[in-house]
Amino acid sequence: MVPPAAEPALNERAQHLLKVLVQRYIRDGEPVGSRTLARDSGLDLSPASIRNVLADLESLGLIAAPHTSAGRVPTPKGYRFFVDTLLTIRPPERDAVRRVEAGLRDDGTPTLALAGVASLLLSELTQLAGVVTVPKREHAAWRQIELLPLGGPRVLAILVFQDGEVQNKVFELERPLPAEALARIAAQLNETFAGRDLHEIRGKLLAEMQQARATMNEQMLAAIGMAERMFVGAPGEQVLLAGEKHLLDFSALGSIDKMRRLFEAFEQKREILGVLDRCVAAEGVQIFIGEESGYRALDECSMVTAPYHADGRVVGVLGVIGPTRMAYDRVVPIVDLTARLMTATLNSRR
Amino acid sequence: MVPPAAEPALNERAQHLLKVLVQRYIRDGEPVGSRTLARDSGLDLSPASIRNVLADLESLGLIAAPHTSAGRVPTPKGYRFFVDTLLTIRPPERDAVRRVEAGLRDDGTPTLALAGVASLLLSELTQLAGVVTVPKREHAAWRQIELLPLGGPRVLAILVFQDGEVQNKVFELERPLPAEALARIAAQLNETFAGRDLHEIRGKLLAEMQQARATMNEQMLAAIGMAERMFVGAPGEQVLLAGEKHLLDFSALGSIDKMRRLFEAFEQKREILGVLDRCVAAEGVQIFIGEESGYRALDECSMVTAPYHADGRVVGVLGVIGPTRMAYDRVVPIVDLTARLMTATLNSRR
DNA sequence: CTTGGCACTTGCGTTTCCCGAGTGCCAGCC
DNA sequence: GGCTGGCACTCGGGAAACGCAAGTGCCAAG
Repeated sequence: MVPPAAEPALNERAQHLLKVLVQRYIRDGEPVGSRTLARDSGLDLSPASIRNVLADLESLGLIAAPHTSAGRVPTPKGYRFFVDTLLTIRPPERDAVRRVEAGLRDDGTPTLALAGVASLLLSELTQLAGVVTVPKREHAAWRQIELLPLGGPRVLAILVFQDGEVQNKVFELERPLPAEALARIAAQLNETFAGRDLHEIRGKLLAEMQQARATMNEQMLAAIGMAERMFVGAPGEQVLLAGEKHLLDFSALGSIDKMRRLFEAFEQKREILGVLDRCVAAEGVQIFIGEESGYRALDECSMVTAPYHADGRVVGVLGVIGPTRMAYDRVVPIVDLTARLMTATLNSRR
Repeated sequence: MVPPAAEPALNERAQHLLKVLVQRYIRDGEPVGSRTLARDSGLDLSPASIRNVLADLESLGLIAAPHTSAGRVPTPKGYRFFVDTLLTIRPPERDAVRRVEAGLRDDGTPTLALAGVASLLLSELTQLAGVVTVPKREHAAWRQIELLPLGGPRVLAILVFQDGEVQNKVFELERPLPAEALARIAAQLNETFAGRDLHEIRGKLLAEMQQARATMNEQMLAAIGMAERMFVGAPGEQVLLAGEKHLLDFSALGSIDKMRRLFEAFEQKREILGVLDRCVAAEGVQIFIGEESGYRALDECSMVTAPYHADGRVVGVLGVIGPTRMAYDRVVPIVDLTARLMTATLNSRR
């Protein structure tokens, strides 16, 4: 999943104990002591021996004791080691597979709505907060444009993309144009730019503008002017969220104030977007633990994410946000599966 | 705001004390005792006299004591009396007016987005959760329809309403139709139905179906078939929410569990819609207090709502949800203002 | 290297105690 | 008759005291 980094040398036994400890802590949420570990590790060692190992793990910074006489708890570094080299993921449950397949089947649902479904699925299946970035439309190929007069100087532009996604935009002209003129302009735009992506078009427009405007016919000029208005304020990348309520479960343990920060981060979505953007480049499932995100609000949270593709290009990222002690072995395959099926559905539309 | 109901006879003094008590409790959130009231009511009475009055108010069920030796707290009935006959609302703050005006200015924003802005405004100005029902499209007059082929049997239908709202729907045909055929069908639909509302159209379609199908030309048949698909699954009434995070503030006082129920209600939105539907008929600002909503989840909440109009018909309801002890005198005018401006903007589009 | 033993630490739940705020009622006063 | 001060009473909640259970580190012996 992630290339094995240069990790501190840990013998078999220490690794195994760390693994059991993390699993226990994830399951119960309570510090794990040597006694428990002696009983459940299957190693047939006395608590005292375990304590020695735990002392080593602690000095390596992989675990910590909340206070003198409590068990040990994994540190972020400990989680990191756990997910990087100790984690054994199980295949996703039958039921989960079925539900994701049903939800993400290609039935003409627009991409935006599809992303919404994905975020809901993630949230429900993992009982965490689901999060999906909506693809930027800038690199999506454009199939067709329609321009409709809306009474007065108002015009409705309808952009249809190759994948069936539709965007509308209403704007005003200086002077009203009759429907036929609009139709002509639309035809011209279609002819000139169909099949290109918005990014490309913007460049091309600029180039044409550079050329002497005089050489262009009026219609072309009108078309360009219109196209410009159409593109400004096109909704950029955004984040869809679902199931924030699941965060209530574990945040209740922490302070109300921490929870408030979290909810604010969810409302702003910018910080989250920042984290997500960083894993666009990566292949497959990525895991962010605690402060690794660099944002205070996500301090005691982990994110499990995976990019999804369309036309061989990464167009978005999806995943979940939850407490650091989430059940990674269950969550990782679900995120992976969702990303795969999302990719499949988007590509089936060519 | 609300017709003065037949209220229990309360002399001037009792009313005044109740008013001060409710205001105090709204401000501080703590039970109010006779001593405080004696000091701040401006009545120049001793605590003992106040206690007598309070005892009366309690026996009328307007206030209650959380326990023997705490001050008094308004009951839902007390709040009801307060908002019905004691509440003095102040005009909305200058700043609030400015912001609502700026946010709801008619600049071609689609109705849905406008509703979103309204809910955000409500949430920010009141520091409560904002809520806006999105108008059903069934009664909106339909201006124009476009049909575009999307490759294969897929068709994109674009419905444009009189107010500039646009809806898209993708569906599949049994067999692909060429663009020209689609255009002809669209033209036919436009000619037959433009200016009617969806409700009307559905009725008309049924009527035509009743007539001998044989007498219709093939094109008309195709048009009807298409129209049917277009209308199924049209998004019904929905609720937009913003600022749920503000609920964290006061729910923190109650149990975490109560808060969870609240958030679930917010996610489901159905219960809230139920309450909102009930005040469609009413004129002006309405206030729901506590259990009056009939829904457990909204137990300790109040809703302040007001309907907004388009074309002289109520098309939606907006308002806020917050703790029963919200600052009604500040909230009511804000909700009122927002509803008025929303109405104004929708009507400016004719 | 492992283990049992042991003294020590510490959070947490219980119990106890005390205090302050507020009440209801009563008798006296205007 | 209504208002007031006085007084005994009741709670809730915070502080202190206490014991308990869990867990640790260290050491000496196997």
